[in-house]
Amino acid sequence: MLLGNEISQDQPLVRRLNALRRLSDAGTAAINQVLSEKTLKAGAGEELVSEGDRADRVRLFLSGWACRYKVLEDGRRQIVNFILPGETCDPHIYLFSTMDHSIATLTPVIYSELERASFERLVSMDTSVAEAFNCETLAAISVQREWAINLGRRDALERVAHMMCELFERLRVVGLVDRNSFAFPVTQTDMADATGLSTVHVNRTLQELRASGLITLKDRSLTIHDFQALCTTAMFNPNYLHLDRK
Amino acid sequence: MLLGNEISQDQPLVRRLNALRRLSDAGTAAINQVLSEKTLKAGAGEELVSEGDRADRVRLFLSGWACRYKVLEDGRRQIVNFILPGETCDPHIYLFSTMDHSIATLTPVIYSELERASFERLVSMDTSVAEAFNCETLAAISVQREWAINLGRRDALERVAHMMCELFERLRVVGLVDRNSFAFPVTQTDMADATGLSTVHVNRTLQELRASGLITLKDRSLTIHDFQALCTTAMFNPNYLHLDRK
DNA sequence: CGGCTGATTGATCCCGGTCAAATGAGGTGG
DNA sequence: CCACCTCATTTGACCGGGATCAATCAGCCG
Repeated sequence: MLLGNEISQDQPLVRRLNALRRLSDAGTAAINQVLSEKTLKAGAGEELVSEGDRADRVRLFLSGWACRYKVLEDGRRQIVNFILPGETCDPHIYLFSTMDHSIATLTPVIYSELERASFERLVSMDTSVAEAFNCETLAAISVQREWAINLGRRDALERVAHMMCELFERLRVVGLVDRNSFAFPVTQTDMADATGLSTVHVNRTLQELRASGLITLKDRSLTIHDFQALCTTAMFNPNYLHLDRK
Repeated sequence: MLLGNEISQDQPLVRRLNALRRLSDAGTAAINQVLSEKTLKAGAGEELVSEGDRADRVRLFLSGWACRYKVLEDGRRQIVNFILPGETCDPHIYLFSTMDHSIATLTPVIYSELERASFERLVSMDTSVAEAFNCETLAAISVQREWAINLGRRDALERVAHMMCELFERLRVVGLVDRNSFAFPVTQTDMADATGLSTVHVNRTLQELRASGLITLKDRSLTIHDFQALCTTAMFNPNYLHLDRK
């Protein structure tokens, strides 16, 4: 993790924004400058943002995993998305008054917080930066739509497989996939809350995926043995991630 | 529907943007000016945008209903959102290359299309307009997240009730609710595709809602007899719509 | 009148939930 | 080093919400 104030092309935030929309050199420098000023750390299992909190900061995630979720009055919980290194939480969120969901870490994380003035200063410095953050927001909607399809119209096996394919691609673009394996710090309870299933059924679905030789999941590390085959069973098409910058 | 070039505060787009973020008089005038230039019409059941189309225009919906949806290879369809009068489709979408989902009308619609240059000219004229459209985008993510909860963690009765509560609020803000009734041009097949249920089960769920006296749905018109009670059964909290401008 | 789309009903089935218990893997303190 | 606790995974038995299949019915239109 590079956090000095020299220019880095290899840091996940820059990698991701570059995949969404090409950053200029000046834009890259501006982002690295901002990140070099201050970063924050949090441990695993901490609630960084709670529903009802004031919505006043944009957060840039540099390492570790987090998730967004909501809980219903009776305790049912739905994870609505994961937050991976290089991803930005809610550009322009300060235009709203309060947060309508919560954010919690799954692992220790390093991130940066920008208040309205800092964020607006950053995006006003370079058009490509402003455009890249707008793309981040558009991509977030697009991912959220795909999750609706996953939850509404795919069965358990397809859902779990789809989630894995998506995480694979999102991690790959920031360089966190090693061949066909990546760190996967998600408990079966978390997977259940992300896919709208019960933990018991997630467990059985994982066994099915293992039995068919598609994946190995052990010691918080996920290996996808045949990505094409997994995409087929999931009916996964990566277009909606908009990470190709055609 | 007022579409002359005088300033109207009462047209749905202005009403909605004002609810998301207060528009200045200059901003209101700029929007009315743009709308006065050209509007388009389409009939019911037309596909306005198809997955794979070039993403080059921002669309402002002025009247009628449409929906966004995706279909899986084997024909399963999921409606990921409805589009109501006053709602804007994808500010800044031209930053992407292609559409990852389709948009079809449910009724005849009137809308306006802005290419990149026109849209950027509009938002550069007035800060409040730029901010309001950014709020529209943020609200779209927020709604999409709530749909994930609906699909993942609510049962059939709650899902259908929740959808009705949401549409009630979204229509109310643009003045399309008359007391406790509104036009509801959604077939049971559409409702099924929006809630991730089968048409048969939607039909039975509607009967349950009718039997409990919560709603009347007849001749494409929905009446909510006890909105509070419907909110309770749906566990509906309107915060996520961000239409209050506190 | 026939054809079409949408709403309704009945019968049956199954995917995935629920409940309950067992197993395993750290982590900690005596 | 072991007893104990907690948290995650796994397994088995049973149940039920909602899907599927297949008619029927109702309104509308050419």
